[in-house]
Amino acid sequence: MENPNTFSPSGAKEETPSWMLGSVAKCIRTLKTFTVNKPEWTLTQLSKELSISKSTMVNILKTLESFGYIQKLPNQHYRLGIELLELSYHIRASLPILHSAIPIMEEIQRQSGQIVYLTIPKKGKAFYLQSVNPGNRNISYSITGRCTLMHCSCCGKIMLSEMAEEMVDLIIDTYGLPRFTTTTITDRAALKAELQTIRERGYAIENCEEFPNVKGVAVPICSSNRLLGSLSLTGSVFSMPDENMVQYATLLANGANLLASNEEFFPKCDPYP
Amino acid sequence: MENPNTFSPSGAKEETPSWMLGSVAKCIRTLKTFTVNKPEWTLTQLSKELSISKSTMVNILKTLESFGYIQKLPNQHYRLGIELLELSYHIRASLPILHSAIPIMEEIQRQSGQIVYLTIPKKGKAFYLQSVNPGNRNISYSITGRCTLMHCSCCGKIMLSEMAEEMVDLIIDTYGLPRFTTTTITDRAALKAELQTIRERGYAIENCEEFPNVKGVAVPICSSNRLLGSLSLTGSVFSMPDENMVQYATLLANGANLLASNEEFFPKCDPYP
DNA sequence: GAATAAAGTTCAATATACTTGAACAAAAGG
DNA sequence: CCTTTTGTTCAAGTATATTGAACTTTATTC
Repeated sequence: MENPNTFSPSGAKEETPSWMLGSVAKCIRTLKTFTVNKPEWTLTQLSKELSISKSTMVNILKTLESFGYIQKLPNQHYRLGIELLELSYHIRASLPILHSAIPIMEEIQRQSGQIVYLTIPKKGKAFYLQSVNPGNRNISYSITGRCTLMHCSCCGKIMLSEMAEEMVDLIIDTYGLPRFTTTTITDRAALKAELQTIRERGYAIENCEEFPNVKGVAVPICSSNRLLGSLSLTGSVFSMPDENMVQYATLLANGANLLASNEEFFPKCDPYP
Repeated sequence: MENPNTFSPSGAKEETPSWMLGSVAKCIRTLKTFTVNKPEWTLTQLSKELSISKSTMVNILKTLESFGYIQKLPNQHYRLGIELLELSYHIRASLPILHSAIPIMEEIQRQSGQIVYLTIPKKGKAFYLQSVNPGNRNISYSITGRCTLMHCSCCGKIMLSEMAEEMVDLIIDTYGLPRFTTTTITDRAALKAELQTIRERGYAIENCEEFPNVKGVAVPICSSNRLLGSLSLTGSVFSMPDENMVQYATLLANGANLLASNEEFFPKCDPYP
């Protein structure tokens, strides 16, 4: 995404580039409005939320519906359509990093007995690419595509620990430090101290900071000083005594080392907000 | 999707409706061009494939890239971008039918020991909504969003067996009966005879017709004579002797019965081509 | 390594496709 | 039943997407 517009006056305020297709942008903004927390919207709600006139909104919704990207329920509410799932299948099945990562993750899973995750930094959050679950537990919901805040997860904290301080500050300024459990770090100074500890130790520990009773360990995946992502594992507090942590971290670090040579296979996206 | 255009002359040939946003349609056609079989495209390839001028194609790609729906590789090739995964996560996590289906599928999984699938008919193909895998095997790749032909899979054949004959013919005319293994049914009359057998038996059997050494059983999910989808399970030939089939079918039928009352939770899409 | 071909990028002009508000229809709510 | 809210339609005008030609970069050939 080179220079937006060559003729923009020096200090101009964010002129939309000439190649930007406005109606497409509106459609994508519309799709992104549907989330886990609010999966159903009415025409008027969407129109107000996105500041798009109702007549335009109808065109957007009808177009997206005709392609199956949105479905209209009998009660006039809209939802995301399953055609998007087909699209996502084609990405997942063709994501080159997974072919390298999954066997490595499965081996770590076997040796640790815990759930193993591959995450990358995306817009200042930790983005889950893949999980490998223990055989003895049926975990049918897939985590791929989930995005979590960095301050409360081991995969996120290890990424923060590899970033420049100004970027850490930018991320905190953008998302804040919301509390999820009693152990969530909600203080900027405390978080920075934690990051220093992590740097010295070489791995990050999550102590029920996002979900109660869930502990975790994470290591960074770095290639020539560039942060590519993180390998991590989580489990219940009962299955993860502190004396196991070093062993887990070593397992993960070996895997991360193998993955670090696959820089070109990692999907590209903005790591910072 | 009501009447396309009120002013279209009587016998007019497929006039594009007035609400259709052309540039959005082009973007979606572009996204759909990226598949498992051909996940990377260059500008010129896309331009030729979709009959869109190169200059327009650049605008489409730059717009999609700016939203992370497409990524440009260093070698000037394009791929689907991971932002689509985030979108798909929000659909999956909010698909109401999964909340009802997964517990039922997990129970069938436990009792059968095989892999259990929930599929729905979509455009004359079988669309995989969810799988539940056995605990003793690590199957990390998710099947959600995969779409398979009906004539070679148990879930597809059970759906065909519930359709009107003219629809079966339409589907065969649209996709043909391509061969995948030595046992794939590639003859129209033979397929129709098989469908009759399935109707009398109440469940469909897949005998290594799509993949070698993979057998399967499927039952329909029907509510008030409307076909909603299918519950099925598959396993290796060694783990699925013929004498188990009736037991599997009974397990599945019980589950399908429970799901049939959830008609309103099934995602809506065109079952026929 | 020069020459040639192919692929990718940019731009200004043009036409068309998108947006808009107002007017209407259909539900929802009191 | 009336009022209010929400959804739908339409014609008009303008902003926006498309186009081809000119240009730059990358790849291929000899």
